[in-house]
Amino acid sequence: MVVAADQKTAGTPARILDIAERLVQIRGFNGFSYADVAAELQITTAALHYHFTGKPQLGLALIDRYAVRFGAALGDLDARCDSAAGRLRGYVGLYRAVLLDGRMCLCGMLAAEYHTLPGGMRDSVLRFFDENEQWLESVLTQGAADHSLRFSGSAREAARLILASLEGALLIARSFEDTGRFESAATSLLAGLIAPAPAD
Amino acid sequence: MVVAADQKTAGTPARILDIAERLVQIRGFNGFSYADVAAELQITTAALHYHFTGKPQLGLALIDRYAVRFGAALGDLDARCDSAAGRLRGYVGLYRAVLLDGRMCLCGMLAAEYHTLPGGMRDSVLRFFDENEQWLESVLTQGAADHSLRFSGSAREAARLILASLEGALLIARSFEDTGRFESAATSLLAGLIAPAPAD
DNA sequence: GTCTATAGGCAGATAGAC
DNA sequence: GTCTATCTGCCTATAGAC
Repeated sequence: MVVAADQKTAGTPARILDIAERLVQIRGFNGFSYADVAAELQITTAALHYHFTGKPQLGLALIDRYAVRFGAALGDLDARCDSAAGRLRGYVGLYRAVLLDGRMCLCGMLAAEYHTLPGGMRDSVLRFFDENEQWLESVLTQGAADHSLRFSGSAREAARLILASLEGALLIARSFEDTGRFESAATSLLAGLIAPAPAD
Repeated sequence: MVVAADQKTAGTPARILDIAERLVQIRGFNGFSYADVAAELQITTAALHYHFTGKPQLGLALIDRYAVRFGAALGDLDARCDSAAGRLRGYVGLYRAVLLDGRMCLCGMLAAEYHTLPGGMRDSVLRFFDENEQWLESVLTQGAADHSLRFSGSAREAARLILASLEGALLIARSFEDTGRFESAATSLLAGLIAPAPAD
């Protein structure tokens, strides 16, 4: 999700995080090793341990950076979109970008592996979902006010549906390598939420 | 998902599958080992290899059995529900049962690990999702005809939203150990699909 | 900061006895 | 069918030189 990482001018810790992030999003936290990252960076695993004491610490740094980057993207949407409907479309776009990169949402992936994760990582994963839900809830509340969105039930319920739909659509569409499956779900989701004509 | 497994009268292969299935649904295919299954069954890993040559073969057997059981549950819904809306509610109930057991959908879990899976398992995972999508599409088409369901866009698009929503809701709610998050998403989903008053 | 070398553990898997 | 014994490989991690 979110703005591109991978700048070749970054320092070693950032490059480690870039590589590890991609590996986790594609193979999972239990599906990559220090050796994988080291090989790609062309250093040894011992050097990796200098920057990140252990895999749990690396994992924690991964989520923290991802959450910050994601929060910034949500801030951008707040600033750049005029309507709640526009923000929601932008939010869907964040997930689309992840899929086009052949990845799963970092925290969606970690949610699958939740019960094998170090304790510290678990808390950070939950916090990520909570922050998303809260942002969506506020967008939905705005949308009800500016009449760009409509939904039955509470804003919180609708927020949870949006979050679940996009994580699930990413999960499935990525396996099929079929962006069409993502677009179908997203279209259907937005069709039920975005008001027909007036505002946008 | 689906009807309970775990009958203590079953033969060794079935008991292996029961234990492995639960472990995969909770910890993932890369998060459990032959040793875990062997310990729980109180046999050795060598005995396990007698019944299932290797982990890929065990994984394949796991998905196949799961898909058969799931297909039977869908057949039950077809037989026991009078309306498309009823079938859809029953479908949501299949996912709810998985969550109440503290598990993830087997194939949803494997979808997260997709890119680390043996080739044969991948195909079976995709087939599972295809079968679900097709069943949902036919239910939605029935629902449009008997007026128990309403949706904008095609039945296929709506089917993909339903599948993605429920897999995603399961993924997230299970991490929080909060059935409320699942119910919120499910309620919001069904509210948008089930027609107000008449049929059911 | 990065290296070589190595420890210690656990993984999946096999041979051969019973 | 299940066992003991064992192999090979990969994993995370550390000590100590440069």
